[in-house]
Amino acid sequence: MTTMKDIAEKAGVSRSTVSRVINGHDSVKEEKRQRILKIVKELNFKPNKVAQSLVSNQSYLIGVIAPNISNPFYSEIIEALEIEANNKGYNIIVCNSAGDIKKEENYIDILFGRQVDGIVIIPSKFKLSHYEELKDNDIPVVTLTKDINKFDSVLISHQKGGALAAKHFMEMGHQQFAFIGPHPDLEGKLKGYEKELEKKNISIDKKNYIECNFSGRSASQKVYNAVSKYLNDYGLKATAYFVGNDLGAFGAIHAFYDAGYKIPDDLSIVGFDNTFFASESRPTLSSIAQPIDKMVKVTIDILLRRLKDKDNLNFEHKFLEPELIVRESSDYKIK
Amino acid sequence: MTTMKDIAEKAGVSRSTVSRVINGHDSVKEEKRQRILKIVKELNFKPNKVAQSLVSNQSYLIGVIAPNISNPFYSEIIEALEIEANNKGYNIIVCNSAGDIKKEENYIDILFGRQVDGIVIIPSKFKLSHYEELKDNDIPVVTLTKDINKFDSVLISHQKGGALAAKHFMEMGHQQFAFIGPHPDLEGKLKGYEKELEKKNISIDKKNYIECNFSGRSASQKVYNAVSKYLNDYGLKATAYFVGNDLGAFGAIHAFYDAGYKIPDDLSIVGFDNTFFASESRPTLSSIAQPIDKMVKVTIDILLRRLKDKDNLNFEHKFLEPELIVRESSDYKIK
DNA sequence: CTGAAAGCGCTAACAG
DNA sequence: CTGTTAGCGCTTTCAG
Repeated sequence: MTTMKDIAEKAGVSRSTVSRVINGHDSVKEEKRQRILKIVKELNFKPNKVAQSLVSNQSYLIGVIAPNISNPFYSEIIEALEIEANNKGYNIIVCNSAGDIKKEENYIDILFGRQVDGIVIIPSKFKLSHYEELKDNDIPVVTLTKDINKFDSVLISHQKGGALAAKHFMEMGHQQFAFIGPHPDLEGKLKGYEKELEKKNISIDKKNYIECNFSGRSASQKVYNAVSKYLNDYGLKATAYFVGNDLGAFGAIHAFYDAGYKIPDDLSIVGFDNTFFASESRPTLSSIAQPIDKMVKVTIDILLRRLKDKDNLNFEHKFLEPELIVRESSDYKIK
Repeated sequence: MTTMKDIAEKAGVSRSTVSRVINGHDSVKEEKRQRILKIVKELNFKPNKVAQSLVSNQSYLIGVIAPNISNPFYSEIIEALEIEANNKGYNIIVCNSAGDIKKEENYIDILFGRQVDGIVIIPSKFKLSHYEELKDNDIPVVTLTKDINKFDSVLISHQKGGALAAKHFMEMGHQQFAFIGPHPDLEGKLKGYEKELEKKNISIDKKNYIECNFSGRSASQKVYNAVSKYLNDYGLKATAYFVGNDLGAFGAIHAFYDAGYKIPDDLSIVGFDNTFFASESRPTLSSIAQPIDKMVKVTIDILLRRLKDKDNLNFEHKFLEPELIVRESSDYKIK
């Protein structure tokens, strides 16, 4: 491996001078600068970032911890994070927590050890366990998509998302409403949905809370089973179904179809996250969109700002606006 | 930040001794070992991996370059890579090349500079440009999903994939065959498809080569347009449609439906890659599966093996077996 | 069993 | 404008 020493020797200068040229410091005679640059190119020299990090105490590395890289919602976030980080001169280390808090903690440790400049974590749960106490470290951590008290957080208002779904359904003339998702939904999607309905004095019939855990890759299958059971037990007791995420919504769509119902003629569905398959499925899926690019920009922004201002303890809790994207699955006006 | 020096001072020993304990070297008196371990825990000390890398010349970092992180096929690969790498004590730096060769090169440079122990690249094109010459570096590079001469490569036989599709269609009684995808398909999917048909003296009618570029996120839309145009120009001239990837297949499904055709009653479709949405779409999509977990295991295996045996110049070109997964979109026997 | 010393590749004062 | 020096945090001989 070519090092600065090699360059220095070949050019007959000191390592400092090479360093100056590499880092674009001004004070180097043009003649020398050219000579050095030429040799750098010849020997295909790339400064050793590890050594640079050690001395500068900056790794230009951001750790990203997500529950599940292959989930389209998360992979879109990771893609956006990579692009944004790269724009600012950073690379990202991606870690898959598999929704396991122990793994999250373990990765946080690893990333601290690697001296990353910051960590973006998409938490699986509503806490980061003992890390909430352990804020004496000087590596900034921002939580994405969930609000955690003692960290900077960037997310949408899930309540507003739920409200958007309710409003949309009511505008389309629906009378019976259902919710499919984990229950109680701590995140507020359900709460927002219910509150909006309450404004018109509508409440959700008990049967129409279709409880169903979304964790893991098999979310769709779980929803399929839950909805099939629901239809079997009660029949179709609502016309408006709000599902906690898109993947679950696809499972629901399958279950309704297989039971012989038509979408959106017999019932409407709205999902959550607006993953890119929402526009690829048949019928295309209405969904509450999270502004991923904006969220990611804000996240990186906060992270880099905190690097410059380590001991500011006022955590930011940025709430962005969700947006309803209407597609075929709910595009049906009830007369 | 707590360093070994802090631990050493507090324990009244030298840094070497702390190092020995941290790295589990035997020769340390049990009493001291315990004392040190206790302090390590108290001060929440994590050895600085950057410093370790610098001295050991091992970063335990693997660079991963993919065209498009959010594409489900790639994100599944990345997830598998992360898990496998993690099992072996490595972390991964993920880079998004956006299918741009210049960016690929740039990332390779960056990753070299970061002293990653190896690079896994899912190439966008069939070459890595000037890197083919530049093999004097000692960082192993393996190419995944594409075969590139001067690198270790891991991939399936695309020809066999194409043949599987053809065989399946013929078994289901089809007589007219079509191919949708980039043309000429250098990767061999089309070639394998054609060759298998030829065995039964079947050739593909010119009209039924629906040429269509798959690059970028809008693959589905592009296929939709191409197929719509095809139907408009010629009508349905085949009953068996083999599409170069799943995303494209979804676009085709939409186009056929919108033109009033039923799947699989009027025509059958087989996609490629078996991304997890193949089982979520409606109809569910038959697809040629790439054995991602196996591919990833082999990839990491080769990479780590090469670390121990740097100057072996016999590149491995591992071809794994594709597998046909039959689902609704082609589950229709023609009488 | 343990400490001292040298050094990984680079940067940053400090002289000159 | 440029070289010398010290040092980032850690590991690894080499003595003892």
